[in-house]
Amino acid sequence: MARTPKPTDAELEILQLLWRHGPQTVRTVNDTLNEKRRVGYTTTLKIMQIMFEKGMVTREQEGRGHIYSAVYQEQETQKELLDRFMENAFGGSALKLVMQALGNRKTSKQELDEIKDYLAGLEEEKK
Amino acid sequence: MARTPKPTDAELEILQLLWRHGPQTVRTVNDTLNEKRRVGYTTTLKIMQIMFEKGMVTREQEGRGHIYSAVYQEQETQKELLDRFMENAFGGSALKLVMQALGNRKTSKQELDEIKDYLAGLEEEKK
DNA sequence: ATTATAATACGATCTGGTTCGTAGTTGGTT
DNA sequence: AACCAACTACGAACCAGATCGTATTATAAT
Repeated sequence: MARTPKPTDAELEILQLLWRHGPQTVRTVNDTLNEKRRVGYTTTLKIMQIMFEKGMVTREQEGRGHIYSAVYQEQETQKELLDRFMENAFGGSALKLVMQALGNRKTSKQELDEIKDYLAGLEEEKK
Repeated sequence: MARTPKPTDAELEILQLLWRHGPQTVRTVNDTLNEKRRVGYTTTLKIMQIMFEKGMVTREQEGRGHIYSAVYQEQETQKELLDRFMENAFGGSALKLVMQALGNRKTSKQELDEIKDYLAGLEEEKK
C-alpha cells in the first residue's frame, strides 16, 4: 500500500483523462476513449475497477453509478514513470535523456527559451 | 522486418550490456546480470534467442557457442523509446518531460552546464 | 574412443495485462 | 408495481513476457 503504484499503459490513458477533465464516470471515460479507438464499456469498467483496487483512484456513489477521481497528481506519477524509464532506457543519465529529447526533434525556439529560463532558475537554487 | 523493434525491459537490459561492452557470449551477459540480481542461464539464453529471431541482435559461431552483437545503435533505439514514452506519459510534450527530468532531481552543476551548452548549440542551428 | 563440460534448443509454466460476455442489481419511468 | 435502461460485478479467454527444467549436441581433455 506504501508507494504510488506504477500504472500500466491502459491505466495511464485513463489517468490522463481524469487529470485533464476531472472526476468522471466510467461512461464518460469510455466515450472519450472511443473517440480515438474502439473499446468496450466493460473493458474500461474493468480497468477502472482494478485501478480502484490498486488504490490509484477513488470513487463515490452517484445515483446508480460511480464518479472516479485520480488519487495521485499528474506530476508525481510522471516523476515515478520518468525515474523508471530513465533507469531502464538511459542507464539513469538525465543528461542523455534530455539531450535526446531536445535533439533531432522540432523543439520550438520558444520552448528552448523556456527551458533556458528554467535552467537559470535551477542554478540559482543550487548556489 | 521494417522498423527497429521495440525491446522489452529484459531485452533492453541486455542491449545495454551489448552497447557498453561490445559483442559478448550469453555466458558473459548472464554473469554480468547476476552481479545485480539472480537470473538463470537459460533465461538469459532464451531472451537472447528471441532477440535474435526478432532481428535485434546478430550472432556468430565461436567454438561451441555464439557471440552476440546489437544490431541497432543505442541512440536510435533510445529515440524510439523516448518518442513512445513522451507520448504515453507526457502527452507528447518535450518541455514537460525535460523539466520533470531536471527538476526535483540531484542534477549536478556540471550536467546543467553541459545542457546549457548544448542548448546554445541548438539555438545556433535554428538561427 | 570415451567422458566430462558447457553450450544450445525447446517447451512448459507462471504472471500480468487487456478484452469482453454474461449475469445480476438498481433507479427512474410509466 | 412492473419494466426498462444503465450500471456493476465477476470471471473466462487470450496474449506476451519472463523464468526455468530437461534433453540434446558439440568440444576438448583424458
